[in-house]
Amino acid sequence: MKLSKGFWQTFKETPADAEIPSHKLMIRAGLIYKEAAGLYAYLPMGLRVIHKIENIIREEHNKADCYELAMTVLTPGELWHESGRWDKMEGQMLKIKDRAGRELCVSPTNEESVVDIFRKSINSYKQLPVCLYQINTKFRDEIRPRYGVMRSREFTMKDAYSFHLDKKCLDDGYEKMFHVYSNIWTRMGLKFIVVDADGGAMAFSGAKTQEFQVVAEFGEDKVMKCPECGYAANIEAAEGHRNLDFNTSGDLKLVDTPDKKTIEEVAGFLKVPEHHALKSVVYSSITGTEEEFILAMLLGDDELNEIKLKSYLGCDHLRVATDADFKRLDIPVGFIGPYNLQKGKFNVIYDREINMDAAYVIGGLSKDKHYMGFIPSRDDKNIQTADLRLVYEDDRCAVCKKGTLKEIRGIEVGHIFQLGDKYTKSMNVTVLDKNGKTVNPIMGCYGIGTTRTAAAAIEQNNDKDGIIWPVAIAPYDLHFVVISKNEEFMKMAGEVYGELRKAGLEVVMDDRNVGPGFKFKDADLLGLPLRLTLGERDYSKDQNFEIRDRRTGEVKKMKREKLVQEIKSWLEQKRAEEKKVSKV
RNA sequence: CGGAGCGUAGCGCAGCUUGGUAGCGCAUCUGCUUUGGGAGCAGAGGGUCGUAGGUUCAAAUCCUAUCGCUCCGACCA
Repeated sequence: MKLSKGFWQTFKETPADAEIPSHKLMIRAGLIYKEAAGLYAYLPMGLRVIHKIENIIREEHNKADCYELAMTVLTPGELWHESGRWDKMEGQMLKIKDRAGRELCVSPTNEESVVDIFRKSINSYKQLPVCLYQINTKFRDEIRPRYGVMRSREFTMKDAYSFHLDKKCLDDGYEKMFHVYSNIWTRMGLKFIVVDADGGAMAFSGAKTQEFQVVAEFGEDKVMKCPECGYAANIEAAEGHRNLDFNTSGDLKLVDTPDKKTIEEVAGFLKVPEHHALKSVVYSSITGTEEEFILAMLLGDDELNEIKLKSYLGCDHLRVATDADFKRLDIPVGFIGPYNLQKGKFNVIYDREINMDAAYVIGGLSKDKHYMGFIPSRDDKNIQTADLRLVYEDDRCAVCKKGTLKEIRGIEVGHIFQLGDKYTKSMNVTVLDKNGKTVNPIMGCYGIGTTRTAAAAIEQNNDKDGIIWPVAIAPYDLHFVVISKNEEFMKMAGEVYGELRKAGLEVVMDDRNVGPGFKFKDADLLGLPLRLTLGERDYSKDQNFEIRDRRTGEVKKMKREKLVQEIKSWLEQKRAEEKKVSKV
């Protein structure tokens, strides 16, 4: 592209609504244009990046015998009713009606569609396993879109779906996709970490699922990693333990705690450490039309991990109890506790970090009263425990029990799931096995945020001057800056541009009639891997061109004849180095 | 949806408190000069001050409603 004629506009000033580096830089470097909240257009320069990412994804999937297809973006409501997700995805899904009043949705994901295609096409175990994928636009009516294309409402995603006869086959397929995914971000030169995750609305709880997180300071996700054994998990799913002292004796007695409601106040007033008190958190869990109140018990200074609670309960929705709920239940806020709690009113669950044989301070169930010396194993007949707490940095690793967890921030660019028979059962998909018996095949599903990957790449590769693209996904290979007004000289530059392109290099040539500083600033902002400079002043001295590495600042001077070869080998070398960054 | 804030030229902002000619920087266009880190001079174009009501002789400014945008929480690739 010659900039004098190309469609590319940069901005000197940071847009007011951008918060994180990738968003600012994508706008400033003219890669995207904001249409509305969470809706971005990809401008020509930005779209090239998306295409490069998509092509890498395509190549790696094709290599692993996955087959690309294109499903529709608008999908019929009846499919979603069939799987039961029409209501479950409420809020996230954009629903519309056509002129005949038929329900449709703008697909947020495509399990239903792919299952529908599969069941009409495959009938025998002989045709399994099979993996289908597509790269297309998804729409999710995000509650709060933010950070530019990082969390937008419309975005492109690669989604793959595999079908298997049995668990062993699913395990193999999942393993294969794990490697496909690892290869993808390794090729892009991005530093990533694979972590255990929570399945969310996608799968049954407890199914195997992992996220691929690109490591970034401004990542939305927190990830916990054990440096000793390598255990890594999203904080939503992470398990850890604390090292605490306990008080194992004490009589149960009711004490006055006037106006002391929070754990901090109560523990301070009674002069006990906060972890010698139990925090009672009330939630309402909703499944279908059924509602149940949950009393979650935690160590006083722990926090509830709602995601763990939700997947433990397996409910559709979970919400914090409101003042109206407390009124209805007739219990005083701030003084709730499990002792003598009216049966049937609550499902009481103790966090497993609580020592059942230790004495704790708990709410007294009446205003300004707390119990001291509550020992769960002695004072509660019906104990149910689960892992409910949010882990903290420096918790002891739950796997090796030796290391302490360290927090890393990341951007979730990929997620792989074992779905099991969730959709094949609800949508009545069957194949015949070896014995001619009808069975439900089982599924895996695998997603990659392609547009988000572009943003993540920038988060990980930028400096004060702009973006530093990894070679594999840079919109072009080379930024060719020409500094001259001399017509003869410009003609030679044009010839060089032709030679480079003929050799297969992707070149942006800055032949605009603006100052050299302006061109250099734009080149740094866009951040192509190499910059080639041809200036009348320097060239007239020694007939040399200058190549500069955007990342390292390294400069080489050379004659015209050597350009193509030098640039190609430099790019190859960079590509190889960037691949080494990969997994942490 | 809950809490906070912002809507004035393509972008970044001032003006609003105390009502009285709509401004600055960047960008854009023209001319001349200029070419190794966002050039200089001279000139030009571009705004129903988000929208709709109201108060007033007079509203960007005060009041009401509404729409949009951003930030903090729950959702997720």
